[in-house]
Amino acid sequence: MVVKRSLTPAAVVDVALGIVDEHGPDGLTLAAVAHACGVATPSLYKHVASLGELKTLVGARVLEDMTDRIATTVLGTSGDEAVTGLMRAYRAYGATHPKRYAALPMDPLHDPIQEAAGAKLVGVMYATLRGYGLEGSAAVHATRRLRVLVHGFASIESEGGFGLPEDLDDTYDQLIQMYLATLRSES
Amino acid sequence: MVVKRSLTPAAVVDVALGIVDEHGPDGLTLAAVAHACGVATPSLYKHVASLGELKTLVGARVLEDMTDRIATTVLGTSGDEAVTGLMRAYRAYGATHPKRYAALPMDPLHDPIQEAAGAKLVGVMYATLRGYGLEGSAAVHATRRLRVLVHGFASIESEGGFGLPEDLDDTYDQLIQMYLATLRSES
DNA sequence: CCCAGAGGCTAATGTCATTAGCCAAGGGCG
DNA sequence: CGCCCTTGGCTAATGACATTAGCCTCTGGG
Repeated sequence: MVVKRSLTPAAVVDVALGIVDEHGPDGLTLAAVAHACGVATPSLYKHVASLGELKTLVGARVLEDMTDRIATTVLGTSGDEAVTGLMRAYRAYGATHPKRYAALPMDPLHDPIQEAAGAKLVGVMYATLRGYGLEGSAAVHATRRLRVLVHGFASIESEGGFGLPEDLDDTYDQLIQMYLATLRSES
Repeated sequence: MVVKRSLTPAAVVDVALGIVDEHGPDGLTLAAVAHACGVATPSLYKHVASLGELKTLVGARVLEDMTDRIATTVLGTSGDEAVTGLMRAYRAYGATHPKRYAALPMDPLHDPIQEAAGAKLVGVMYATLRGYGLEGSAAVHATRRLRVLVHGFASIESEGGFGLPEDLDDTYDQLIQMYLATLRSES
């Protein structure tokens, strides 16, 4: 069969991810990827349909990666501990890979390539809220609130949007407590 | 003196804003702006230093515009009413101009051109929280929490990231109540 | 041994940003 | 009144990219 004698689509995405980490999503260019792979630019089209598709694939990869990291952190915990762990893990991912965070698709369910990864992250959040006895739409709203909090903070932090010297850990702790309080009053 | 017989930097930004509204920040191109102005592309350099500067100017413009809208809404109110009004006005701006929202700089204080507008928005938020008796860093954290909430929601909503049919107004109301509760417990 | 397809390559096209250098018009000033 | 300079527009040229077409060369299976 096909021997992976060289490049594969996954390998191309690996390289692209490195470029995103270094230069941000807008710095992701087929020319740069090709150069990093040691091939001519048009050769990439043997593995990837277009720059747009590559960006979509990178977005999916980041989503999967982050979801795995978060899921692992939350594993084996429940209740407030799990929620706290999830929120901290989410923030940690954004803070550790700021450029990459900007490549995250906010609407993964609109693209078949990213759909699975998006559903999985939402699933992890949803599962983390299990135990608070949320029914139907209450669970949906609670999940949305959680998403808003973690994404809002990670988005601003990863773009260097917090200017003042006050400790960001304190702000984040307050956000966690704020969220946990709504869960308590709901369940 | 100089008669504004034709294009001015501000007029170029106006046109650019229209293009951003229609095609998003990545669709903003000097060629498109020039065409819309009825002028050759290089002529724009007589009014704007580069595409990058134009994007910065557009970001500042959006920030100013949104801040004005919000400040007007909040004017004459205080306390929970003011906070609620601010949060709703913020969301309304993002929902009304989704493409434009993506052009908002998250780190306006890092750029001299956008600094004033950024400081003004933070100032409006800060002032809105006056009356809750927040001192020093407590006010900073409260402002950050507010920013996280409104930006997180507007960011996701403007990119079509909320997929389920549950009412977004309900989710947003919960976020508002959640935030007001933290203010109450702090003051 | 032969062949097909996988995976690379070069050449060519079109879109953009950006720079250089040219040119007309209009207002201020001698 | 007429000259000069600044303003603002233009064309030409360059260089980065994405994308397409068409060619060439292994390599592994029959």
